[in-house]
Amino acid sequence: MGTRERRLRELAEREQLFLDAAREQISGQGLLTLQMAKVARSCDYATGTLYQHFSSKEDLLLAICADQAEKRVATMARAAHWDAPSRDRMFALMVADMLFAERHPDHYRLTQYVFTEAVWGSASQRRRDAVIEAHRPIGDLVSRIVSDGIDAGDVDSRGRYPLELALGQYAMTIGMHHMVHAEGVLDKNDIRDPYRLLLCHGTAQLNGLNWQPLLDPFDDVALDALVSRICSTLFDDFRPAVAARAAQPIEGASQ
Amino acid sequence: MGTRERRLRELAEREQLFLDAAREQISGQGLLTLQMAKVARSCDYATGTLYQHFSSKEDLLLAICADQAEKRVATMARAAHWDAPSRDRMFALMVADMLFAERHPDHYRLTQYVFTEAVWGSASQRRRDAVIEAHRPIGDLVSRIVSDGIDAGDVDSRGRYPLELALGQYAMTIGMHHMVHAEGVLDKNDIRDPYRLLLCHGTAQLNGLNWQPLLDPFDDVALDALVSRICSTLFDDFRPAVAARAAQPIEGASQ
DNA sequence: CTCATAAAGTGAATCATATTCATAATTTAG
DNA sequence: CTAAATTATGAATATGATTCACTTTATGAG
Repeated sequence: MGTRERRLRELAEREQLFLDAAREQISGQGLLTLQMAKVARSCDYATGTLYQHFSSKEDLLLAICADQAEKRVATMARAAHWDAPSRDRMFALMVADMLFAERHPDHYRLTQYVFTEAVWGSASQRRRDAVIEAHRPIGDLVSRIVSDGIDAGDVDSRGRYPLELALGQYAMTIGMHHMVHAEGVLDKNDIRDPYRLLLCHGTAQLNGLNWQPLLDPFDDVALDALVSRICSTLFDDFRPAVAARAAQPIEGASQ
Repeated sequence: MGTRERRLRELAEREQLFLDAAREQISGQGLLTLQMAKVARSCDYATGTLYQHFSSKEDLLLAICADQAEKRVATMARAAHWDAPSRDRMFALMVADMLFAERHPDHYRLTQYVFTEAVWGSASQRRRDAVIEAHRPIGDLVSRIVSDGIDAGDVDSRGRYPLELALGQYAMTIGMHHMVHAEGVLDKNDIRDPYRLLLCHGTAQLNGLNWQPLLDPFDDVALDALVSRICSTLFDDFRPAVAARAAQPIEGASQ
């Protein structure tokens, strides 16, 4: 008999019921005023029942986060356009993600909040893993696009690598803020600010530029000197490096 | 006698004392566990005294936010490099901001949190204004760089506008996430997601591209169709538009 | 059909904290 | 020195998360 299956389905349904109710309450009132009792009551359940599904408020927030991330990923995956010119692939994802944001503005607020809090929080490892897993496909999409590299046609007649692509990837990577947070912050429970992660994970390494030396801590005086140096030399250092990379055959290009 | 002045200074000192203590507690324990009583006690004051300076926990968070923003702004202003080539100006700010993030990782977590919550919150208008004011110089820096436009030398021999700059501005604008939040979300108390704001405020308008029509809500089917359309036509539409703009004399260029 | 057991549900009680307020201590001005 | 103003206090109150001893419901064997 399918008793076990039915049970599991009912469990998932009840859980979804709570998730939707909580999300609705957040949309209307904000995160600060989200009350566990209200969520339970709006589903015609007692407080205790809610706690049988989610061990804490934080747990509930993480669950909403993972739930929403799945929808976001689906939207982006649909828009991936692998057969488009290479420079458009990245843009397609960016636009799709932007449009998703239009329709689900709460997702971003919530994700920001949860990622911020979960670093110190006490949510179960199971929930953390769920959030990370739900976001991973976004990272995979971006990684694939970036590692696919540049079509031969994108190098101009003088053989120069189009810097526009590098900068576009940079923009894309920053747009992937939340994904990076999920993998970098939640996963390793290692607090590193978004900029560092973005640079390390998304842009610098992928473009063959090693920014690592710039990322060590230093004092105010050194900061000024370093910024000066970077500003005067960055582009000159940058162009040859990417040009050299572009001149080599790139595995997986124009899939 | 300077009694009034001394009073004000002492008030500011006490306030700073609380701010530092709170920030320290946040760094160690996280935002969720920030306790008003602990902050007060760690400064050898009673709870009630803390409430004479900050009307609520949210108020305290906003105050920390504004305090930190001032330091961030100072770092960026120092790095503005107005005499550098136009394409490097933007980059200088980005790098400076990144380096600031390295040294003050808590600032970003806190800012994110506060911006997220303050939308619905009940903090005093005075505190909101303080946060907005503290961030405004960042907006001014970026605006100036963007509106200064492109040096004549940045248009290539065929008169094409370098798309790299447009994309770079895009990246920069996304990097200015928090500034946009402060002005757009807190100020107008109008919740619009970061992507929309970024596009409207930073990129699209400034580059003479009108994305507005893309930003209305629509359903899933339309999403797919739209993304398709955008991906296939965006770059073709984009290039002529910016080329036309670049062909015109630009006020304030190359200062 | 009936009972034993397990699973799901309950909500009053507990606990942790933000916030308030009546009162006390301190400072200032005359 | 004294009244008024300012600042500080911390016990009392309020809110809302979380727990738990108990009730109700569902399941499955005999």
